[in-house]
Amino acid sequence: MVVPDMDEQTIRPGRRAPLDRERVLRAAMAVADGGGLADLTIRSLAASLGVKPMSVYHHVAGKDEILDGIVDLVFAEIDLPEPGREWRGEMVRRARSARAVLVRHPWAVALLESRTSPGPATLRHHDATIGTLRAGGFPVPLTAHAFALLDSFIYGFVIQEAAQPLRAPEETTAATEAIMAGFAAGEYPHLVEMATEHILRPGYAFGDEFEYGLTAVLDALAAALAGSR
Amino acid sequence: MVVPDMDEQTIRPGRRAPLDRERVLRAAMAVADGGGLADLTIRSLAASLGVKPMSVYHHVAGKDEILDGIVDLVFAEIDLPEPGREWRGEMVRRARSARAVLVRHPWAVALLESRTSPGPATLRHHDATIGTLRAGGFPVPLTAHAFALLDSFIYGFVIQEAAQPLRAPEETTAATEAIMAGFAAGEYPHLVEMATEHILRPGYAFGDEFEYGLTAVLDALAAALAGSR
DNA sequence: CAGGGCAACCGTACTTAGTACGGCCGGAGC
DNA sequence: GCTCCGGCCGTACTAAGTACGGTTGCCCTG
Repeated sequence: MVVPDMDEQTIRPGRRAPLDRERVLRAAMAVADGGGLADLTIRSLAASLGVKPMSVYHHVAGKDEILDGIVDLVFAEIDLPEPGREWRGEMVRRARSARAVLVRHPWAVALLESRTSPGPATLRHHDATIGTLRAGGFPVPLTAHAFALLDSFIYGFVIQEAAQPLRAPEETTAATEAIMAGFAAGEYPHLVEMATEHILRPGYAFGDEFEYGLTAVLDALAAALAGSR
Repeated sequence: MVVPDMDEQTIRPGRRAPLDRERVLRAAMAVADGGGLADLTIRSLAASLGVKPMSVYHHVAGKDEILDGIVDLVFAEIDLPEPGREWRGEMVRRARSARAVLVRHPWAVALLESRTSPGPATLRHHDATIGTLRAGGFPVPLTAHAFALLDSFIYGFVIQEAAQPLRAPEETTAATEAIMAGFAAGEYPHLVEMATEHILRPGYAFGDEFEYGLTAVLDALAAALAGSR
């Protein structure tokens, strides 16, 4: 029975709204958006909530649950396709939205791979996507193909976008220069050609490849759908 | 000046081959293969080399360099396409090889996103791929499209394969059952249809979607190539 | 209005990582 | 033999996740 020593701010701070799982996850997302996944620690999260580390554990079971949770929050941001509306347009809208969301939360892609327990928003998203394809006339097996192909393209594209060593003009310099140095030796001739004649030209943006790929994929699916009738 | 206290095994162990960067990276890969990225720590790595933690630092600058290094080792395992040979066959070979390698080293996909300084094997791989497309008659811009599309598909597919919550028969159970429980409520009707009528049927393997998607992508590129002539 | 119960929050401390810093040691050359 | 050096390691500091056991204010209940 220690003497309480009741000191400052035990009662002081003017009634902060109590935490809950929702607020914890939103704060976690904000921290990750601000400084990347590496900056998201229980301690930094607690600090951003104006609370001590262990308090967080009253609302989530552990860091893994936080990671699962914010992945689901990310999926919740992606536009849902609507079954019944023209499938191709819905898939384009969904794909663009997904890319935009994943670019906005670049840490999410890394988590996609490691999380195997989808949350409700994720399931709802998948359900709507599958439903839209089915309503658009896709037989079940072709729907599975389409779903796998579209998501592969979307996720893979975002990964590459996030890892791009050769970016647009400015920021590129640092890494690019270093790489280009090794190029001088004459190894990687095709890479050099591609870089100098295309990628490093003003006006080129890797992101533009998204629409090209998306169109190609959707064309392939449309053809498959037509052939399945 | 502490009394040396020279104890056991200071001189004992019969001349172990000295470490070098190569051996360190190979050991790191082996550790990651065995227990995942989380198991790869400087300490576990040192232990697997029969050495103390700080010794590792004489051969690599830090953990980041190790991560960059093993990603490059992974790329080195992927079959190189050969410029001059028929492009489509080479792309199929490359894609299958890449998928096999990434499935063999599942941790690599997570690293793809975070590493932005490609190593020599990675550059060589990209160079060969671009070279094969160019030699196959692809104009520079179309080569960029093809490269982005193919790699997006490959990486994205592997991500999904790694994260599959709904897998084949056995292991599925745990996660699947839990999810299916929530399904009973009648939410996610399309997901239920897809699962029960297709994915959970014997004979279905998500991995099979790879060939479908690859064919679709290559068909689209072949058509684009034909159209560019 | 006193007392009890509970949910929210926190103090402390243990464990595991990465890694800075400064040795020690045994073989190569003088 | 002596010196130098490269490879290796002992020690220790910092950061992070989290177990455990309080403490406290608020809301009932009587």
